[in-house]
Amino acid sequence: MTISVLTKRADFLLANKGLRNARPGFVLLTRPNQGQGKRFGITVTKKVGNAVVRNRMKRRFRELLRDALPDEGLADHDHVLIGRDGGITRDFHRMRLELSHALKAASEGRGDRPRPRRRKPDGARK
RNA sequence: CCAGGGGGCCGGGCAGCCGCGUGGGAGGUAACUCUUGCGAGGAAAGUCCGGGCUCCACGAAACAAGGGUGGCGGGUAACGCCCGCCGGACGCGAGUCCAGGGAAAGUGCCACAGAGAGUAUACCGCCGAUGGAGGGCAACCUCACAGGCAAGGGUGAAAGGGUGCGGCAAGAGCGCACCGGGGUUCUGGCAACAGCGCCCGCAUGGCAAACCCCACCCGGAGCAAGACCAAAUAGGGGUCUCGCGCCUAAAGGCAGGAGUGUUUCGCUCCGAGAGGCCCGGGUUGGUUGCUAGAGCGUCGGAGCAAUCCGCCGCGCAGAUGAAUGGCUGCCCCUGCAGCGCUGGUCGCAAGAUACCGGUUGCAGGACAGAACCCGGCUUACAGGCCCCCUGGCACU
RNA sequence: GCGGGCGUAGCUCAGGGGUAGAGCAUCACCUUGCCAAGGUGAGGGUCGGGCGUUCGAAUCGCCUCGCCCGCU
Repeated sequence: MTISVLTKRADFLLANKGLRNARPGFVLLTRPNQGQGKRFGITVTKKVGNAVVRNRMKRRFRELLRDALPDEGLADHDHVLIGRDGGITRDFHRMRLELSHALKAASEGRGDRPRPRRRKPDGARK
């Protein structure tokens, strides 16, 4: 079973509609992908920091996934990690455990409530 | 020792386990595996300048527009960069800073205040010699009417050289001395400029990072440039405008249309179609460009220096959702806390521990990530090292 | 990679060398039995930051920070 990398923006947008498990340091999105195998993607926005910070966070996430996906990853699912503020300072082993728990929760179909669509500030509601 | 100035450099080290990218080698039909080498920075950053490279433009010249630069000389592929020098400002000094051409080419601006702000002006003030009026025998006195003045006061960022003496009714470059300014001969220097002398009483303030003038420089775009391969789709429709020319049997020529900021010459294409607008359809893979280049280092030489020349040696990142990482141990530096600890220090001692040293624990170790490549500039940066110089204090 | 714009009161914006302004909002007073509206008045500003040019800078120049928008 090979593990491939997400590159298309559309894949990331689809993943956002799947299960969502937030942990300190990262957010895990999972979504079945119709038999494309285990795939993963990493998102770290500019809000998190400069290029050094973003690259370092992506490297730590890759290292986490390299260790976790072969055994704990969900077959035929896309996995997307979104970087959060603690992604660099948090202890690596602790994040590894948290990723295991998040993957377990996802495999059992549990997740946080989906994020509400952002709406234009036209103030129609409320 | 204290305070300060200039220049250069480093910016964690070693090891273990698990990984990543890439060049070479070996094996394998292949996927891949094994092995070995290499694998972020001084700013890789901001993108503020200058180039190389590639394509576009048909080449050349001139012009216009726009933009940039601005003491002189040198360096350089080039620069708005660097070096040296000149001038000015600041500092006791080592040194530092300066967009540092032109204000008698023209235009414009100088608010408020003030009498007056660029053709200078006269509010307070000073004078009233001369003329006038009044008084007195007269010398002269009074008035401040004519008139004279710009020293003093006051306003302002700035009041049309400054200080002093003379001069005068009072004054004024009115005269003189010094300082400042302008012009000029000569001397030194490649030059910017400097110096000496002579002349001119001085006539024209500031702003050009206001328009502008002068001199010099600049074609446009950017590796998503560009080239090749593969796949797929299309090689359409509508409408408007201008055209279906002349000589010739033909080739060709002329006229015409289109193309490059403009023009001229020239060139290319079209030539029976050309152009504009609208509608519809399709594409975002791979390879290459891609790292040997104004390259890096030692030594020698030229030069005050920037830099250049020569010999020898080295091979030094190439990712593409984007490699250089994850974890751990020891060492180094800093901070905090603990321990009087075979040290120092204090104390006769018991003992004390602010300080130096030792030891243990914990925490922290900057700014920041190549993306075609170089030369600069600018900005960010914990901590540390080296060299030279200045001022002061102490000692010899 | 290339190019453009913005930053001024709590908010939306004027002002382009000579005292920082308007509207809305806030506060006080008047009006009303009370509220709204209206009227009168007041407070509120490192003009994103730094350096320079100038007598004088929100305005001109350079550097810098943040945000936004195009093109490829």
